[in-house]
Amino acid sequence: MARKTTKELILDAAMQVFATKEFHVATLGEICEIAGANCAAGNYHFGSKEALLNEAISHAFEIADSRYPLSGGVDASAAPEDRLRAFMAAIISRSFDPGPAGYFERIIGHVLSSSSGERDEAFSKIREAHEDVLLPLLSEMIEFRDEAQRAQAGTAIIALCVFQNVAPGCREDLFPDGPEGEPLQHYIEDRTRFALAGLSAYPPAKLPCVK
Amino acid sequence: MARKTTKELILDAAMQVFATKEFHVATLGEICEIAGANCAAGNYHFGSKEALLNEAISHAFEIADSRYPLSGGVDASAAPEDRLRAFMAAIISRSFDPGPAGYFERIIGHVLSSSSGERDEAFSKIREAHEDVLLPLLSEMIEFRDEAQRAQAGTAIIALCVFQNVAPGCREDLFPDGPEGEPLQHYIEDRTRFALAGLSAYPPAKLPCVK
DNA sequence: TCTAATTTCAAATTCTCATTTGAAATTACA
DNA sequence: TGTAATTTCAAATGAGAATTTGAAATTAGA
Repeated sequence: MARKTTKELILDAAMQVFATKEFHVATLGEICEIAGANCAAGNYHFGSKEALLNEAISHAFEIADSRYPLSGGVDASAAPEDRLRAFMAAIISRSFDPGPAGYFERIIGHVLSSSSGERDEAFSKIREAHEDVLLPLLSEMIEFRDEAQRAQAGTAIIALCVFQNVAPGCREDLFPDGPEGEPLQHYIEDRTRFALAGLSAYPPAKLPCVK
Repeated sequence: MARKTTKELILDAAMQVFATKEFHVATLGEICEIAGANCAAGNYHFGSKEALLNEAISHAFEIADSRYPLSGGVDASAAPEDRLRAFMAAIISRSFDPGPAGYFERIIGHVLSSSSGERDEAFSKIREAHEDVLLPLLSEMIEFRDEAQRAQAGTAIIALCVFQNVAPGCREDLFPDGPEGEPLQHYIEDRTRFALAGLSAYPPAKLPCVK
């Protein structure tokens, strides 16, 4: 593997910094310093800090999605419960991955929380996952009163998966001894069971295959 | 009621603005403009932007807590399920109150998400609610494997109550037609049922009164 | 009413960045 | 190797805000 270009080094550093800090707190200076580059290099290669963030989001998404696809390796014909479990496990696993595969969810956490409607492009990726994957899945499991109720159930699932990204202050509470290995597996297990049990509070869908 | 002082007007405006925008996006200029005061007035009365935020948090807390106490008016001797329901209903009701009683949760939402360890004072209030109210309540209901598992269950409950404050982008999804009246009541009902059902995934506590 | 303290105000002042600039260095490639 | 394009760099430049300043206005108390 050839030595990384300055542009790549800056993108890596940007993902790392934007995963840690809110947009206005992160500085190009810090990013370029980590990348070992001159502070003008960020703008030279990406045009602006804003554009750099967008690139960082896109790149981080590719890494996260290939390492932890939302299907979780579970077949589309599997039971909806199993697919939901895999979906949640993928998002949670991403969130606690200390390496580049963890950047996307954490960057999005910061972006989500300071969003004021713009940055639609960045959201399209999660909106897609939400509307194309999660909501239909929920419909398979539950007979919702209306669209609003389904959307609310959807945000409940998402909240259970990503709260620590969006409220980073609670990360330490979750894993006093660090989120490696077994504790994380326990956590994923508990969260998905919690979510599935929570969903059982809604009336189950009349399954077409029931005789 | 006497005409409000400039200091009070600025504090009101600060709560309002900090409830809407992240700290670094909010400006003293905007706050003072809303307050109808000179832009130097903020620093004159509060010392710094940072100090103003702290005052705003404290004041917003008083308003929210007196309007929607976390007991929800439910007696401490009531069943833990009922107390938990009231606790959640209080936090959710605060979060969607469009007036001053809604400022606290929304300000905290922004602060939580950009926290990097400091602002401990601001957190003491919620940490108190979390550690003194919620966690013991959970212990009454559930036999947890260990402290970590209880803490994780606690954050699940909190996540279900405050996610929209910490990820304001999802507010619109929750209530396509606005969060007034009946839709909000339905929502609170659904969320608390979801939470209680979710908790049922943990082993129930051996109640001392069971014979 | 007079005086001292408090409060307001507009105009600096400072600080922190993002962004630009232009020259120097490096690279690509013919 | 020579030339043009690309990339790096240090040093401006500029913008946006917080904070400070000092004079003017107001208020409170004797």
